[in-house]
Parts: sequence; C-alpha cells; structure tokens
Amino acid sequence: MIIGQRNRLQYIILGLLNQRPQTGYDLAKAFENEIGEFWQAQHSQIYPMLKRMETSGDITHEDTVTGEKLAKKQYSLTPAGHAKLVAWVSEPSPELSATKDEFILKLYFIKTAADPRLQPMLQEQAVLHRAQLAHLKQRRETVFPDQAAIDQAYGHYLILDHAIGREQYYVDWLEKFLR
Amino acid sequence: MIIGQRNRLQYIILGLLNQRPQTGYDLAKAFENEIGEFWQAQHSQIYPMLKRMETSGDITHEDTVTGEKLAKKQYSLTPAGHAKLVAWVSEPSPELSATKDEFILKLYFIKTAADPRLQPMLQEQAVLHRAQLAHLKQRRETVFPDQAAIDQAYGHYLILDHAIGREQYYVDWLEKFLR
DNA sequence: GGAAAACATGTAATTAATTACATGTTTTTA
DNA sequence: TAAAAACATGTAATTAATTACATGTTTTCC
Repeated sequence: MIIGQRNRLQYIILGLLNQRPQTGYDLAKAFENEIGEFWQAQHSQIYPMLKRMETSGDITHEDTVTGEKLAKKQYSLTPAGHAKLVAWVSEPSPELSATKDEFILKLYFIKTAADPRLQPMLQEQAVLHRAQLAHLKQRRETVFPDQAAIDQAYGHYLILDHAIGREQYYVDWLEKFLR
Repeated sequence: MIIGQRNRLQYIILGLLNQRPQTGYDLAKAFENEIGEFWQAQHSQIYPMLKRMETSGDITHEDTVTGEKLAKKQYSLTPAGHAKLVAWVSEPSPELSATKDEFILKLYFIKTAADPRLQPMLQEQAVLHRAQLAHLKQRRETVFPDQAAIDQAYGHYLILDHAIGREQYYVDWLEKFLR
C-alpha cells in the first residue's frame, strides 16, 4: 500500500492519534472542533484513510465495546507511524496557508465604495465573524482556564490563540469599512 | 449541461470576465495574483470550466490572433451569465472561510513551550510570512498609487487590504511567540 | 418510557482539484 | 541571434474532498 508523500491528512491523523488512541469518530470531531479552523475532513474521508494507514503499518487498532454491543475501534500509532509523524513535524513547511473565502471574492467584484450592496454585505459578515470570535473565546475560557492547562497542551493553546487573533482581525477589518 | 449550484469557481470566473473579456490564460494569472490569496485554480481546471460555462450559455468567446498565428479565445459574459453573477453576489455568504495551514497543524502537535523544534519552526515561518507581507505591500504601492486607482477598482483594493492585514497579523502573531 | 441527540462505522457516487502529459507561438533578454 | 521566459490551450490520470446512502447503539432529556 503506497500512500503519497503529499497526503497531509495522514500526518494530521498521526498527530491526533499520538496524543491518545482514538476512534474514527473522535478524529472526525477533532476536525470539527479544535483543528477545524486549519484543516477539514469528513468522516467519509477519515475511515478509508485509517484503513490505508493500518495496511501500510503506521497505525493499529484495538476493538472495544461500549455498553452491550456498540463496537469501537481505538486506533493508535505503531513505532513506524510515530517515526513518520516526527519526520513530518521536523520538515520545513514552505507553503503558505491556502484560504478559500467566498465572501472576500464577492467583494472583489464590487466596483465602487458607493455600491449599495457593499454595506449590507459587510454587516452580514460582521454578524457571522463576531459570533465565531465569541465562540472561540468561549472555548479558550473553558479549555484553558489556567496556566497549567496551557502548559499541558501548548500546541493546542497556540493554535486556538492564533484562530482567535485571526478572527479578531477579520472583525476589526470589517468594522474599518462599516459605517 | 448542468453546473452545480455549489460550484463556486464558475461565479469567480463570471466576476473576472465581467471586469473585462479575458482568455483562460489571463484567468489563470488572476488566480495566481490578485485573487490567489482567497481562491486557487489551475489552468487545467479553468479551461474545462470555460467550456462547460459556454455550453450552458453563461459566456461566449471570440477568436483572436496575436502576431502571425497564436490563437486566443477572449471570453465574455452573456446576459444570462451577467444575471447569474449579480444573483450570486447578492446571495448571503453564510459559510466562514476555510483555511488549510500545514504549519499551524504541526504546531498543534508540539506539546510544550520548551520543545526544541518550536523556535526554529516559528523562525522559518516568520521568514516566509515577512516576505509575503513585503510582496503584498509592494503590490499595493504599484497597483494603487493614488486615490483615483482605489476608486476605480474598489473591490480589488478591499481584498488586497484584507490580505495585507491578515499577513501582518500572521507575522505579529509569530513574533509574539519568538524569543 | 419515548424521542431526540449523540455515538459509531462504513460505502457509493459525484465533484473538485492537482499533477502530469502534450504542443506550439511570441516576446524579452543576454 | 539564440535561449529563456512568458503567452496560450488543451487533455489524461490521479488524488482529494464532499454529499449521499446505509445501518445500528447508547445516552440524554422531556
């Protein structure tokens, strides 16, 4: 089983499983929550990837049961998988992040500051991004209530801090052009 | 020919062609330059899309020749295409932007502030993002030397301003954690 | 106790996107 | 004037990603 060098999803999964053994369902949740700001993947992409990664020897799973009969697969790293993760983290990351933002593209097609559509569009986005900012700040409060929590999951703290700052910038930028 | 509602590439192409008739090559350049910060598409995605859009009646093309025999296709909007563009811009944009950032993900897997890989990683990214910031600022200087230029392409100015602010935030954030 | 939400795992079909293949012209620059 | 870079257009193959299909269990809440 050959998994392409460029396939970044596998490395992210390796990183998640390195934190603790998890199920495909748990991983899907992580893509919705803590890392969803910087990478996205659906469960339909995750389950097949877990199979490929197990075949290629980077992870293994243990079958467990919740309650009477709900089957779960707890995946964890093999030594080979751990080595692959360490190598990936140490590699340079020369590619700048890629953003797809439909709203910003729409703005590109607004020709003048007097266009009557402009202010409502900015207003609508401000509502969305203020809500997202509030949500992220709330998460920081609950996940990192004290310094000990930060020290225990420093990387998680870093990216949440980055996401909050980025969202704050987005809101500030929108408000700069709102009147 | 049915083109899915969700296919955003077509709308972006419509917006670009609404500014002026352009070739597929010109569009590919736009995705590398002015709008590349917020959407990406290769020429191999653009040419087939232009065909589909022409078949569906949203654009047409005119064959022109440069020099002796270099054939070009200048695409432009039909009334139907223009209507589609206007409808798209007026629609709400309820989805927050999606970012994929491999570097930030790597940070997530750094467990402590003392990890020896952390500072070099931040340093490397700072080099990249400072360069990108300088590049964007340079572009603003050349593309928008005066207020008249801004007024003529306000949307373009808006998104370049947004890109610069975002990059500035990224650099500031990296420097906050650099020592 | 019943309904709804959350947990849990998969596959199938389709669409989106990248990388590679393929070819030729025109302009710029050394 | 030769080479390199930029202009110009496509297709093929592959990979990535989304949406839809499909099923069943456990927990929570009313």
